Amino acid sequence: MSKKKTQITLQDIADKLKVTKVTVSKALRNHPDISNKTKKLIKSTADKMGYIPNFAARNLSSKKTSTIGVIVPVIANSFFAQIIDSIYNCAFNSEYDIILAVSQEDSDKERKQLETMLAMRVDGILISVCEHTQNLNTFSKIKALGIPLVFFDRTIDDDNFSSVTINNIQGAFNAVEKAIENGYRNIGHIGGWQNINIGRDRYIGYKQALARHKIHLDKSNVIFGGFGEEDGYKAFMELNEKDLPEIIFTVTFPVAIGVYNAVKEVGLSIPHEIDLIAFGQSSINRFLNPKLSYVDLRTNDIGAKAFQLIMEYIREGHNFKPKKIKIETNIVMNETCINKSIYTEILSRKK
Amino acid sequence: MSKKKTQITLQDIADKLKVTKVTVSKALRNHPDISNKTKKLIKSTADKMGYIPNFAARNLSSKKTSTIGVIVPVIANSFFAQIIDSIYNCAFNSEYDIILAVSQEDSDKERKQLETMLAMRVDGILISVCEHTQNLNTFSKIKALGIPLVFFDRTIDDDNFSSVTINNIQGAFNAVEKAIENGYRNIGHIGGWQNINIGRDRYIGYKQALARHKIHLDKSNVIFGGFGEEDGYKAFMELNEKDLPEIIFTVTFPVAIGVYNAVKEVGLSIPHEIDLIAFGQSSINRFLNPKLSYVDLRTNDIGAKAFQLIMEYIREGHNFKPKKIKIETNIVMNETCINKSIYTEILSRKK
DNA sequence: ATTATATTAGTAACCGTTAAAGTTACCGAT
DNA sequence: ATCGGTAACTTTAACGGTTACTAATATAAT
Repeated sequence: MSKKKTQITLQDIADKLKVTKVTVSKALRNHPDISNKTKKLIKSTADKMGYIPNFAARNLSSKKTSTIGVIVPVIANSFFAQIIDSIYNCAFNSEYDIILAVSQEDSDKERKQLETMLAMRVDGILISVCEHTQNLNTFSKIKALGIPLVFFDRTIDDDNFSSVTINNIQGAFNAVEKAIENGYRNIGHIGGWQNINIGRDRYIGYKQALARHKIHLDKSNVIFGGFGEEDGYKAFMELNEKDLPEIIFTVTFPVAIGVYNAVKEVGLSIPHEIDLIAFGQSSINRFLNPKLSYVDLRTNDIGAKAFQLIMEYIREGHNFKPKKIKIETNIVMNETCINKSIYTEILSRKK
Repeated sequence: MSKKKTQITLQDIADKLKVTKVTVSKALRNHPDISNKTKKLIKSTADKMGYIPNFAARNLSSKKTSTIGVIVPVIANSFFAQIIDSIYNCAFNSEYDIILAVSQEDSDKERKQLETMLAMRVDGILISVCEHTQNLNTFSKIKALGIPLVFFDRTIDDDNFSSVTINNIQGAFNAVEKAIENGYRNIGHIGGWQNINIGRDRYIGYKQALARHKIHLDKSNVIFGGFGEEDGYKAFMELNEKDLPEIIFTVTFPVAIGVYNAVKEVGLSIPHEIDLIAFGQSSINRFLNPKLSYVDLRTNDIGAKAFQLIMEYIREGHNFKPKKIKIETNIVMNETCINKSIYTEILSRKK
């Protein structure tokens, strides 16, 4: 005979103690209806009997899940890994569970994952959309259903939604302006798809900085694509077929890494023959030679703010007014994009 | 009046079509009881009405969740990120959902997360335990409950459980033997805690290689600790207070990175003044100078095998016999741990 | 002494779905 | 004309909790 041990239920505990399952349920949840003495008794027997609550039953009957769905486009990427880490921390402290899904920059997967989360009846959703997101419909549906959703980092264009993003325009502006201040005039941009905020806004910042300093925008110096390493690699190779700019401003750090590799491959040297500055950072940077100068994004803040915002949304329900939170950046100068006049000095010092 | 739109249920669809909710349920699940014509009708109206299934209700009633719980100690680590990626892929193809939890090398968190997964009634659990795991009890309970669980990479010592691990002893042996072949005799080891397989087995492999080649094991060259970068940093600093060995074999890649940084900080050079070989790799390695030689772990295989195994376990239930799967490694030689006699040649070639 | 107010526990209904066991009508075979 | 089988639904009961009321008792206030 196989040990057909069905899981212990509230009823089992109730039977043993000659009370009702409601009393047990209340006791285990510290409901004030139950006296401390009874609570203690119930809790200890529940423990002894090896009771494990059934979340499905609880969720069904209470219509709450204490669960937040999180969707990111990639996971083996220190930017998202860090954000996820901070979201997990916040959730842990608030006694929320996280359901994580990785869309792998695939719009269809993303949609399915959203549907799964709806079916799981998560209390709220945090999402950073994939580079070619086409789920506008889905998002409107979610909005219509009144399910709290907050975008982080990558958003869609719609004022009805809440988001936590970096101040992309300003960050890009600052980076490019820095390059200009340091003597560069011929500045290229390997940018992201323009249908998505981070691609578009970083390009806008780039353009604004050029305009402010009355530098002509040479479109042949600009290439748009994805946000990964391969995209950076390809884009550089494409740029390299024509005259290269003096310096390239990349839309993400992975793109910069791709460029870095491509540059090495074609035998050029950074920063003398081609220079580089990136939007975003990575722990890899410590090991690059030269270390890239970059726009620093406070990843922990993004995760924490996004979590905070979704909590607010959940608490306030349909009274919640969409909010757009922007997180400021700052530039970290390392060994690229430095004033050309001091190249030689730096180089000699390194020896 | 607020739009109190309760979610659409099977009953709502049934009412509209003058059938019973069971018919609707069956139709949506492609049950053979229902005619194709009816199925089509039901599916399209369900779609029109914006029906979203309720997994909690489904799980409760069917006693299945089609969900696998995955617990890893860290996430911002390319080894685990890659494994997670491959697990997600497998799950996606098998129409399973993944619940991911990150224990952050914290035994208490790990236990809570296990409990949460039990409460969620996941169909199975994949876990890589944290460095100081003390959840032996919890695991026995899970075993007793008959819930499928498979360890991957990091396991506990117990033959009653299934696991997918690297052949740690062999891998470590090969690495150290390679060092010996290349002329090293004074070989140190920065190892992991010995309560856990990867720490212990890699140390065993190290010892075996020394023994095989009749090299005396100098315990002052061995330090045990955690698996992260900081642990490597600290351990090297400790080793450095005495006479350093010629080469250090590290228990993980992050530990090697920590050593790398520490070595730089104290102004030594790799591989001439101190050499390094690591168990495990990372995409960072491409950017190191010199690039580390290392024991290559096929991370994708680990994820895929672990998923395959848990599926088997779920399918077979209590008939399932615990299995231990070992994945072989191979050594990738880069610019460290090479034959000392050719140092000079390599160095000149690099210029 | 009597009424008001906590305190503690119990009752019954419901959450949305699925599983298992009917029911009905129709068909071909004997 | 009867029987067995099947296709296509329906009926009835869970699944394990929670919620909103209700009831009983004890305590405090008047």
